[in-house]
Amino acid sequence: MADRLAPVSDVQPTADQTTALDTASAAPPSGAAPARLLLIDGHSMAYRAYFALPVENFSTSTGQPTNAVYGFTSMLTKILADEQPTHLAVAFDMGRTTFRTERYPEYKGTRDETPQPFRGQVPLIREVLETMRVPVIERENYEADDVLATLATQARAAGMQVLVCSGDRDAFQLVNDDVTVLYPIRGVSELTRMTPDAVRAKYGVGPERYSDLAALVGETSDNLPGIPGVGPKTAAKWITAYGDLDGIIAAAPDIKGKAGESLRAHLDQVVLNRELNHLLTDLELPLGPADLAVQPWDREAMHRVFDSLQFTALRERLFAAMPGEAAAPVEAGEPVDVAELAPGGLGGWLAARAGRTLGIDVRGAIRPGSGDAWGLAIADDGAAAVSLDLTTIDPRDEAALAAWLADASAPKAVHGAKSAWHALTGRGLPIAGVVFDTEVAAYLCHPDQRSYDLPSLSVRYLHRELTSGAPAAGSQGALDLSLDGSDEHQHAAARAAAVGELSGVLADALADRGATDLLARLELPLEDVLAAMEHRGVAADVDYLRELEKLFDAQVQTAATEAYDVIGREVNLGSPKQLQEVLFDQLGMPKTKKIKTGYTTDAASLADLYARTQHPFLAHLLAHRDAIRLRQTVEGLLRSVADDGRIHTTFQQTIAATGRLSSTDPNLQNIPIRTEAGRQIRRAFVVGEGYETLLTADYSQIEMRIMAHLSGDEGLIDAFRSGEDLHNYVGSRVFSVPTDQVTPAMRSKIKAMSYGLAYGLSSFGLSKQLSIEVGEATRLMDDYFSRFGGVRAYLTGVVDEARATGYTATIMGRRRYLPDLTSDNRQRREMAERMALNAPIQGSAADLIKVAMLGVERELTARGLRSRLLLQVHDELVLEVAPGEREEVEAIVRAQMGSAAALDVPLDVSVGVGASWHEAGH
DNA sequence: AGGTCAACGTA
DNA sequence: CGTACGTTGACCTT
Repeated sequence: MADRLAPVSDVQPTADQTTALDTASAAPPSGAAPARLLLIDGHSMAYRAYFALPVENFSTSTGQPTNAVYGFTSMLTKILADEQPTHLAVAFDMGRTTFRTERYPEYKGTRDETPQPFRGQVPLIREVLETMRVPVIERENYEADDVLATLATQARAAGMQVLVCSGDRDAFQLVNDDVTVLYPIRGVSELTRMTPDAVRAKYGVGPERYSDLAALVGETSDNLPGIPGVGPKTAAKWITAYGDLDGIIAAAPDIKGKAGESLRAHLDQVVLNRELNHLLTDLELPLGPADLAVQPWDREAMHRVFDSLQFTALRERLFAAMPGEAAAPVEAGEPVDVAELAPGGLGGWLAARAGRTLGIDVRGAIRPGSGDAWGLAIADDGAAAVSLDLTTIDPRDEAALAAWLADASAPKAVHGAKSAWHALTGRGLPIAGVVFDTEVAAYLCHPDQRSYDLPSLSVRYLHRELTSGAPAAGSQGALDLSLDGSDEHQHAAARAAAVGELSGVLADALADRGATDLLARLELPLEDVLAAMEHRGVAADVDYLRELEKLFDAQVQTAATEAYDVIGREVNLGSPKQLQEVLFDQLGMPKTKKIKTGYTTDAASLADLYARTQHPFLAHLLAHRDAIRLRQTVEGLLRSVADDGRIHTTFQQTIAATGRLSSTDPNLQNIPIRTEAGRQIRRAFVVGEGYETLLTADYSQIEMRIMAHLSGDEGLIDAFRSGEDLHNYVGSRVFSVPTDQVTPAMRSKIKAMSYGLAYGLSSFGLSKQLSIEVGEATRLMDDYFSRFGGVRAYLTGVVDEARATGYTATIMGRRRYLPDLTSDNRQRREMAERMALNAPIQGSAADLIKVAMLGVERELTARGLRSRLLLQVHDELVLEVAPGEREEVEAIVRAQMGSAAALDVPLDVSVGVGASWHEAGH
């Protein structure tokens, strides 16, 4: 079945969605169903959530507790979905003192201080509400319940149906035919509807008498004592008998028995209770019920907030429950007309769109070196699209497609161009002319996110759901087996259209951030370089790797046996839990640093324990750790060797928030080098057949040089210009001795501090690392800064500026936004400050080597050399050099790396060559 | 099956 | 109480 194409679609959903939203946000027309107002006691519900959900299960990776935010938002989501309110507001208490505490200082006096982890979450809840455009109402001196009571009363008078969600039973007095209280039974997920009947069933009196009953019985949580010996039963009986509290008071002298006596003894308290538990319904408020219509959400802000809270599933649920959204057709969001082309018609279709940027979507396998593409959709900016099955494509169409794809002057927008490159190259369809990559563009806009998948970007920037078909080639290893069926084509076309449309929106966002060139001139061309590097792979010596595996395996066995002998039993040495048992219970060793699951057994602590106890078990355990990790690394590499005898890593371009690349599958950026045994592994990376040697080139002290440049510190700049050893030079200034009298101990201290500065190292941290007193570390840092004052000024300046602008920027203008710089939470704020210190330095270094890679690739191509880039390890490039090209390649690499940017300090590059990575290293 | 943690490798 | 990553096995939950 050739060229089966999807049918024409005429879905026009955008207008529908807008309509739905507008309807929801306006007051309902008269004669329609009555407006439904939802009023939430923010504080009491959040507080309930806080205690209902274990905080240890609800925190972000930065340590911010989120259990109250999660519970509150989850509760809100559920109510929105269940009740579909047309109007909505949340009330908060303001401070602890109110007119009630003035009247009765003991009011709520038994309550503990609100826990800090809870208080820190209230601003986050307000942030969530703000992005949802939910009015937050509060009034000094009054409680949230008074606000709710006032609004409920006003709303009822205006003919609205009212839901009051509160964890405070006092709200029951508001219940009537138009006002229902949603009261949490257990935690925050189960709410019971308190209607007049429900109140009567539970308390034996109607809601209008609930306050009387509560006054008699008391309310422990408010610290309002009731009448001793009088429970809800007796209270209800009296209310039924005497009508209301006034009736009871009037009849008090005649009430018999112990309860009667007790009542008479506590009349004052009862009257006070009644006065305090009465909710005010006549507060003056800035907003009335009519002002509380549900508003369209600030979706982009919500995504930002939910990203930072790391609520992925909850976000989906919340969007699904969005008011008005439910009315929109589910299939909405794919305004694409998929053209039915006659066989051979693609060339005409493309020609009719010559010069226009077309969005494309590639389906296929993206394994570097062995990719394949089997589906391709192309969409224009008018949402006309074609979707092609590449496995059955008409030869004329295939030729037209190949020509268009390879035409560098035919502009294309792609989501994940490097992945598309692998898939298409595998099918013999090289791609050129990519002028926009929505994935990379989104990354440049918000580099702190973990993924930039197309459906999320669609929701976020196009405000449109992208119904999921099979994933595009952008998702690693995705296999699409259901090529048949027009749905597949429709989805593919919708993705292509979304890519095209997103490229416009994101281009604007990039321009706002001054990052247009960063994408067009750096990241986009780099994708081709990276794709080629991944495609080439690096040759591996498999036989040698197998030998290493055997060697390390033998070491693992030996170490394990010896360890078992010492303790007289076999345990799983890889289990921290079992190790803790052996070390601290069986062997009774001193406790190490505390971690979540007990006490750490990390290498530093074990080494420390060994120094103190000399226990042989520790030595064997450490040897086992080393050997097992080396074996693991070798085994991982062996598994990664492809059929061509080479290892093809994937360089991720949109992961590291600083702008660095990362390497996965396998990670070739963390191959051991520090220990001799580890370095053996580098011997397995060898020059491939047909090539003469490997060449490595690395920047020396790139981050310190960038710090020198950015800070403009004359001392540090002179240090680099002098050509002397950096740490000796700095050490001589800090310790006031001649350069040749800087001892190795002094030098290593200086080295640690210099590097630490770029990470926001504290004197405490420095003292830890150097095993010196904090005072000495502080003095060391003071001495350093007294000689290199420009560095200190720069470091404080960079944080100040980031706080003011909201972001840091690298030499190439790459931004990282750090909203936590103004956080109330000290831990988060200080973390953000360290990120702000480091991001410009690490990020500028990343910029430089990317520029250098483009230059190297360009020169090698321009000169027709066969030598080629293989790997990048942050400040190092690894190349495979063709016979006879070594000198020229070295010159190119030195020149391109050295001139990647014009800094106030030279960019030194050291180069090594050899048959393996180990030998080429230095 | 899927997610998180501790541990540890790199720059 | 030092930044940026990725991978692994153990452990726990679904």
